Amino acid sequence: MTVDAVLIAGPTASGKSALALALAEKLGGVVINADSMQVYAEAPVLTAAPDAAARARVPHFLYGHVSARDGYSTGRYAIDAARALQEARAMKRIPVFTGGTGLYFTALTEGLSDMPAIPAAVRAATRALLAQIGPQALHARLAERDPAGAALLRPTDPQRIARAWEVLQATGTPLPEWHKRKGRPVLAGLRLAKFVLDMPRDVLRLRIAQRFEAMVERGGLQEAQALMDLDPALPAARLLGLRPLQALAAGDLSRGAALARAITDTGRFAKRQVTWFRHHMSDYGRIDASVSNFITKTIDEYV
RNA sequence: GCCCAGGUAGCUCAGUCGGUAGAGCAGCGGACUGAAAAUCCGCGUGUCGGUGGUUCGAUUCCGCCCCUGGGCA
Repeated sequence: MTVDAVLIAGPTASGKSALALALAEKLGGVVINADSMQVYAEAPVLTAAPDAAARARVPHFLYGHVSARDGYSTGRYAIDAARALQEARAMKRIPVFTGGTGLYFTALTEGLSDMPAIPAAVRAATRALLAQIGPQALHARLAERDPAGAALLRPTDPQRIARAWEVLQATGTPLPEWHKRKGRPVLAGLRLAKFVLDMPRDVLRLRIAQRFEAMVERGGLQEAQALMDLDPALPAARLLGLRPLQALAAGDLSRGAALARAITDTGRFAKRQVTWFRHHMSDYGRIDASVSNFITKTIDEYV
C-alpha cells in the first residue's frame, strides 16, 4: 500500500475503529479521529472511543481532546486534523483517519470554504433570536437581506437558517458567497486509500443493540449521570443515548424503555450516515464488515 | 367445557351501513460546507386469522374452525 494516508468511514458500530487499529499497527501508522463525538473527553464509553489498550498499541489523535462542556465544530476539526497530520508526518507514520462523521471527511478531502470563524457572541445572539421568533420569522428576515441564500433554505430548517443569519451578521456577506470560495482540503496533494465499511442494515442494528447494552454495563450510565448539568445547547448534548440514560437515572424511564429509545435513535443515525456515504463517498472502496474476518481479509488484500 | 371480547401494516389501533383500507410509532428513501451522533424533506410497506356460504362483488353479513385475553365452571 503506497499511500500517504488511509481513510476509513463507516456507520456507527460497523467495526471501523478495530480495522483502523489493525491497519495502523500493520503499517506502522497512527489513528486519527474523524468522528464529531469521540473528540469529547467525558464520554469515552458512550461514544465508543478507543480504549487504553488500543491507544497503547498505536498512537491515537483527536480522541477526547476537548471537553463536552465546550463547543466544537467542523471548522475546529479541520484545524485540529491538519495539526494531527503534521504530527504523524513528523513521526514518519501513516495516518489512518477513521470515524463516522461525513462532513469531517469532506473537510479532509474536499475542504471547507475559506471563511472566518463566527464570533461566539454572534452565534449566541442568533440562537437567542431564533428561540425568540422561531425559524419561519428568522427565515423571513434573512430573505430581506439575502434573498438568494434564503431561497436555498426551507423555513422549517432552524439550524441552517441560523447559520446563514450569523454569517451574514458577522461578515456582512451572504453565506452562499462564502461557499464559492473553496478552501484547501486538509489532505490536499496526498495519495489516499479510502474505504467505507458496509453491512446489511439488520445486522448493523443488531450490533448497535448489543453494543449499547454493553456500554451501559461498562459505565455508560455513570457517564450520562456525570453530564446531567450539561448545557442542552452544546453539541455534546446531542450524544446518542445521553438523554434516555439520564431519564433512566432520574427514574423517568424504565431501563428497557431507555435502551430501546437509545438503540432506535442510533439506528436512525446509522441510516443517515449510510445515505451520506452512499452519495458523497461513492469513490471509496466498499468493505463488507459483516463477515467475521473482514479485518484480516482487508489487510491481506490491500497491504 | 360454556359465556363474553378481540384477531386489520413490524407494533398499538381506527375504519369500511358490502365496492379490496388509514393514523401514530417503527421502518425505508433523500438532502447535507464551521452545532453534522446536528438539521431538514419525502414514502404506507397489507392474502383485513382460516375456510365454506349469501352476493354482480365479502376485510365488512352468516356458518364452522383456529388463535389470544377476560369471566363462569
